[in-house]
Amino acid sequence: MYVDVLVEIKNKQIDRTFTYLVPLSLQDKIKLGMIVKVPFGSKQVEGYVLKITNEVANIKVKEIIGIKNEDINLNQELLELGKFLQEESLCSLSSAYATMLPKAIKAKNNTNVKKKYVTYLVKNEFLEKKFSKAQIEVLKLFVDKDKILKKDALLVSQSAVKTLLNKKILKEETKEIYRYNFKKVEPDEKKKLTLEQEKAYLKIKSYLGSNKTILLHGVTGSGKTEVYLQIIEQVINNGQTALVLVPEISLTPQFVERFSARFNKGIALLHSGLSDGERYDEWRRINAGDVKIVIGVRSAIFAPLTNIGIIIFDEEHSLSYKQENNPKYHALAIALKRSKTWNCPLVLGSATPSLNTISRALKKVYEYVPIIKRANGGDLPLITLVDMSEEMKHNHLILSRALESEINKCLEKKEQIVLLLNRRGHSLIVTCSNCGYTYTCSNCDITLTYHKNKNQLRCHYCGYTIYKDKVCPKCHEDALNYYGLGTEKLEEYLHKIFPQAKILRMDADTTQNKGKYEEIIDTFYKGNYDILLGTQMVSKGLDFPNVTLVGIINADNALFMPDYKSNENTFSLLMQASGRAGRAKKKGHVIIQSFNITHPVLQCVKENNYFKFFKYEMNLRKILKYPPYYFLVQLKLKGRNYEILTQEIKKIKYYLDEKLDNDVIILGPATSNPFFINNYYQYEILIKYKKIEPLKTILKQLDSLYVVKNNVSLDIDFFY
DNA sequence: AGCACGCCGACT
DNA sequence: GTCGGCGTGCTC
Repeated sequence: MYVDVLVEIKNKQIDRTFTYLVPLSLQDKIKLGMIVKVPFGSKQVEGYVLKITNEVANIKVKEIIGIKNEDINLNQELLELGKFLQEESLCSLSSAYATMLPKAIKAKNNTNVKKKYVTYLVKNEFLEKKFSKAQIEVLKLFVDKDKILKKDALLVSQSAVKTLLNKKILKEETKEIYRYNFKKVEPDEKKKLTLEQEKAYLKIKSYLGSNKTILLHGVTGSGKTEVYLQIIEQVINNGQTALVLVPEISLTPQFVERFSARFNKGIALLHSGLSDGERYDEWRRINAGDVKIVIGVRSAIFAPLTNIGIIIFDEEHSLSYKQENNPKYHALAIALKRSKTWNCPLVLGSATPSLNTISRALKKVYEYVPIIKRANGGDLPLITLVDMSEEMKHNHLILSRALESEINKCLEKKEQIVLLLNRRGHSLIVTCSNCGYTYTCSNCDITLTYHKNKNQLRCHYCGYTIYKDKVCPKCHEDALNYYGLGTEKLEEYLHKIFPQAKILRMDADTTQNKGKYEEIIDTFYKGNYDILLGTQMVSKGLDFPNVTLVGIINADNALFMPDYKSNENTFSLLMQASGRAGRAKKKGHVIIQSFNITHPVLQCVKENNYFKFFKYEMNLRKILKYPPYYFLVQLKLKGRNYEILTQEIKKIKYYLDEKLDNDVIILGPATSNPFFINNYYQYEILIKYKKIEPLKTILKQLDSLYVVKNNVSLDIDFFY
């Protein structure tokens, strides 16, 4: 018996299987998808069994050393899914499997995660006899149960437990326990659906058992979650399972509690806050078929769930579904594949669907299901645009007069306020007014952001951090000046002008520790604070009934990002943030500050008009040949040697020009922005195309070519 | 990724 | 004459 093993070595050159002989002792244990230890060259490595065969290999082969874990093997679907991911993102097969699996499961991991056990005591049959006082106390624990936790009994009397075990009156029973448990919550009653929700529910229900993709387009507060809950209930009643994807940011206790309250057991959670051990347990619970519902972030799309009856993609437009490091995949592509595999519907939910999704829905590729009213009948918030160039004349540089006075009113009425500023840190530039020195990163060609609480200057690209000097490091004058506004400076400013207010800041800096994010949301929810300020984090999916005012401090940050999607992202960010205001009965108010209040995107937000925005933006995309009219793929070439890199990028451009037809648009090469990152120079080429072939084949060729060249590296990124 | 092999310069 | 620089190529 032979097996083909994909050895886990991070190198595209050995991204293939090697044949090994299975020793007799392992022949009845070995299964497809298991992880085995094999000799490779002069050392031992781990790898995945991708094929089992009895054909005699015509090459010299070595023997397998052992099986890593006899209980764990990737099922056929996951093995295939890995190949699909490899093909989708042009990554190596071993990095595909590495991405799909939790750290403690995949080959070549260095974690020390073990199963966790708990010991119970069980009573044996025994004849009446005399017991000591301590023994009776121990036996009393069994009064209304047939087994008890050993550690509870030990608390009563260690020696009595020992004696009872010796006399075989009690016996031990050891069981594995899973590390992650839900908080116990009160059961939640099904809510009565509104007419629109009911219609949406029935529509989705009618597609159960088929692989239709459905866009559930519901305004913020339209009660999409209730529709999900009820359709999942239906799916579970049919004996199937549900896979629910959410952005990290909306995987809040609030959201999860609704699920656990409704379904009690059989839910697995997969998110970045889990420890390796917790993730290991959750994965094995799912793999063992003990789980009916998986709720998780991007990578949960690879959960080993079987018999899937529905896949739900909440906040479909969220950028978090695209992985930005290798393999660069979009969870939606995987979801579409799994929806086909299981012949189950895929529901995409959003208040502001991405242009790709909405245009597919309008072309009837996806089924379109709208909900246009808020579930509780509440009105949408009033949205005001404030012209900051006007405010500057009155010396209001950070908060406009309107926002300031509204905050004061809110504070008086004891209502809560959410403020969004899309920049973390304190000041964006620190520069010397005497000699003009500006702090810049030594690895990249960008300026450093000042973080006041730690007196540090940090590079946003490579993480380079230095402490700020008291005086200018170049001319030694006490003339350092701080420009630009970050969340930290905003917090400082708010404390100054609203000294009576309790203020909470939430950004990447204040949420670094595990559980901190939940904690901030929880304390704000309980009403212990008046103002929550933060980056994007404060805008998504949160439900604070007492928030009646939302302020966007600078809408222009998002609007002028160098990204073809910046309009789309701004629109959805602002709409989402606006949706935070007035979720309960109280009317909400949103104030958006900008230097460009006549910008069409802001006007559409003000009018709360998704389709007006859609028309405006689609027209631009058509003219500029961007998605959804064209697909995009970006090639990045980076290297330490400027001359070699410049030569190579020219060669690539030439190669593409030669091989590709003229219905494909090749832009560049252009220098990346920044050009110098983390001690590497970087060039980009952007390709706009309509048909993936023959482009994909050509890119594969290029990719394999640059695997061998180690002085430059090529990175291929399919945009969505 | 590692590690061996192998072909050229600098040296005890 | 030998030590060791790291370019190239292989690993079932």
